[in-house]
Amino acid sequence: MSLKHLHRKLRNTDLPSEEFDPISAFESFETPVISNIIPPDRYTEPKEDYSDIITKVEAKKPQLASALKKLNLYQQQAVFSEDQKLLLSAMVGSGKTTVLTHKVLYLHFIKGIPLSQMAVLTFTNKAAREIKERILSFYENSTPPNSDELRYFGTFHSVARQLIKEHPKLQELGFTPDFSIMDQEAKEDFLQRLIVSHELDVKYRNKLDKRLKLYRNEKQIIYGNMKNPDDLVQLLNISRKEKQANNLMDFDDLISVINWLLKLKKTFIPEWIIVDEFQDCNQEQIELIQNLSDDQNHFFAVGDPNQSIYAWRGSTNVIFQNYIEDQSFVIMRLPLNYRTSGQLLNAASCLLQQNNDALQATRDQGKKLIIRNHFDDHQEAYYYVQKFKEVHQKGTPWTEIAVLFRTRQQIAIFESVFQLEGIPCEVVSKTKLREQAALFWLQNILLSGLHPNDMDSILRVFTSTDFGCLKAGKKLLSAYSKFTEGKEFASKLEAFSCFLSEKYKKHAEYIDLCQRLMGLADYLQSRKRDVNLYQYLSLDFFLKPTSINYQDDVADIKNALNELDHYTSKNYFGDWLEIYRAALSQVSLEGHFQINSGIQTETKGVRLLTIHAAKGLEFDHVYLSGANSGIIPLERKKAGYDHLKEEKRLLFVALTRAKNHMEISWHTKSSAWNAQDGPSYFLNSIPSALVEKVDTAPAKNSAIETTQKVESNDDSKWKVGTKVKHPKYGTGEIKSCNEQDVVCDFGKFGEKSFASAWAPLVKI
DNA sequence: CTAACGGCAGTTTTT
DNA sequence: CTGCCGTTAG
Repeated sequence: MSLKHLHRKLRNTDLPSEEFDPISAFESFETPVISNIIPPDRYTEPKEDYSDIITKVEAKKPQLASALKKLNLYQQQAVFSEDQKLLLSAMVGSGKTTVLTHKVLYLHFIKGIPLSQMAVLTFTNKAAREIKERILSFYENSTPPNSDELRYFGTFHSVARQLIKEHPKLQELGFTPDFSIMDQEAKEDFLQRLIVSHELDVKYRNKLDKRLKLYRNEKQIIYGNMKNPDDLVQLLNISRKEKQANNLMDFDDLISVINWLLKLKKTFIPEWIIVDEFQDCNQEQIELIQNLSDDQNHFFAVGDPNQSIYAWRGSTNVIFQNYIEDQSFVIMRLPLNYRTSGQLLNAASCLLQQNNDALQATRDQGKKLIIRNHFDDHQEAYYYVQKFKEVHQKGTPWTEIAVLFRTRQQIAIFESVFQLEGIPCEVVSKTKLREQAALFWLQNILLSGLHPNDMDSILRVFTSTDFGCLKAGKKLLSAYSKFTEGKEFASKLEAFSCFLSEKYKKHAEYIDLCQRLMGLADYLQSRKRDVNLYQYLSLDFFLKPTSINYQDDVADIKNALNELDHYTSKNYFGDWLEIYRAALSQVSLEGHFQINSGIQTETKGVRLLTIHAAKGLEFDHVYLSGANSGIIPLERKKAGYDHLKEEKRLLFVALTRAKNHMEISWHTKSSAWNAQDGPSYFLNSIPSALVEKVDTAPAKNSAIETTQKVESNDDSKWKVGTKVKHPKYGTGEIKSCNEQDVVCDFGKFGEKSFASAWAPLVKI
């Protein structure tokens, strides 16, 4: 039976019992798949008491001892374990970061392991920063470790960058240690430029990234409706050569290059390898861990198979299985949850596959999980406006409230309603450097100065719509390549400088800028501490003091330059140029200029985020919005059984974000694409004793209510006969309309119908 | 050479 | 439902 049919069947039948579990139903149809379940007898249980060790710690480092006393026995067991290979299966909210940092401190202060002999690997910059900060906070009265000692504390990618730079065989791959890092978008620009300048035929160009992944993982060239292979392979070959020639690496290259180098020659074996969020490792990251190991050194990994929600990104779901079978691994657990109240946690754990008492609540019973039915997202948004005002009145700060969504598209309507009704709110998503024109321009200026062969950065400096002087496009590229044909230049930057002064004499200031960029490296070297890049590059001229954004741009750029200053002087070890390059790499890796620890932007307001983005966070009140079947689990054409399981874990993650109040909503009439009527059938695996079901409003009344609401807030709703304008079809006249659809006659384009809430029509 | 139609895929996001 | 490719009909 196909997944699609199963979906159909589950939707159309009244489910036999409340405890019916579609996953087990599905399992009985399909061949069994490897599971992540760790058998209970595989766990090493803690001792009754660790006070003997704590007494020893007390003698050496009283501050650490008092912190260790606060841990529970499972946590102490993991911290004190001297097993060579240890896997810690940490349940949600069980204090895994605490264990990890205490373990590092214990190893360092008590076991005498130098921090520089530990590789502490995380997936996100946020996690890396948190661990470093917690460690530094232990040095209140003594000199903290310098950044050189914490060199191998960081994300997989930043540690890989560090290791690549230090590796003696890098030249053999055609790179030099001052390579520059392209972020995802820079890589995309780079490939698109190659396609244009080499006149390659590549289909689905806007889905290039997806296609490259497919090719890398499954060697698949045909995508979508393609019949014949295109020039994708050729593009990859050209891009590889181009990257080597110009000393560029993308994020993926960082990991694969270091793996290649370490296989050639192992240069560094840390005494301890410590990995956070181990379940998110992909194959290459596992390889990196292996390449950093020999049979002497220690390995400690913390992870939670139940929170593995990134399989689609390549994290291997067999990872825990492998280590369970490997008897040389000791496995411990952290079963005690400190975050969520009892009944909510019980409800959440019904979604797990291992349903023995793997997850234990330590808190009070608390309130029941609420499953609420709304007519649609609009009604729900207004319900939240009321509800949040009440909750806030009773003393819950806005920041302790979060609304979770499965997809990003669901968020917009809530944001606009909250803004309209005065609920402070914030959509959590990373603001891209690219969207802040001035900072993006600065980044490219510095990149072109420090990596004079980085053609894309150079191009972006001079073709920036706000601050450049040239127009980007095929014309420019071909003019440039015609100009350089048969000539030799020391660097791309020099070539471009000649090109400018030959063909664009009138842009004297930009030719000047080019000259100064060529001198940037020398400037940074010779002026040592006393750099003033703002002046040196005459940025004030380019920021155009007459422009409307001038004040903001100058402030942003000065801030960014301060950050760079701070970073470079803090991490200075004897080579200014090198440290500036490191700083810029960090900017690429983190996607912003705030690269110094300790600086976190304070958020205020209710948070609107996807479940994925909520991982690792916790809130007092959590609302999961629009949990209809078809959304949770998100239905796809090509869905596997693993996909279903991951979607279930995703729901688990959502439910365990809440400390005290959790509400799941579903819509009678969902506007989301693909959504089915009715609540997620995953919810059927939660016994009714743990749930409070609320039918907010009978469908008909609320339908009228919501449309009235819409009309009162937005008085431009359609009436028959209204003349309207459409961006594509031009002017037309409304032929009919109801609360869902608008039909409009556009003359020569004929009649078109739109969803009334979203119709791109303007009244005229 | 262009318009119309059929078929397929789409989410989530960190570095 | 949208965007894109490939085919086919005019």
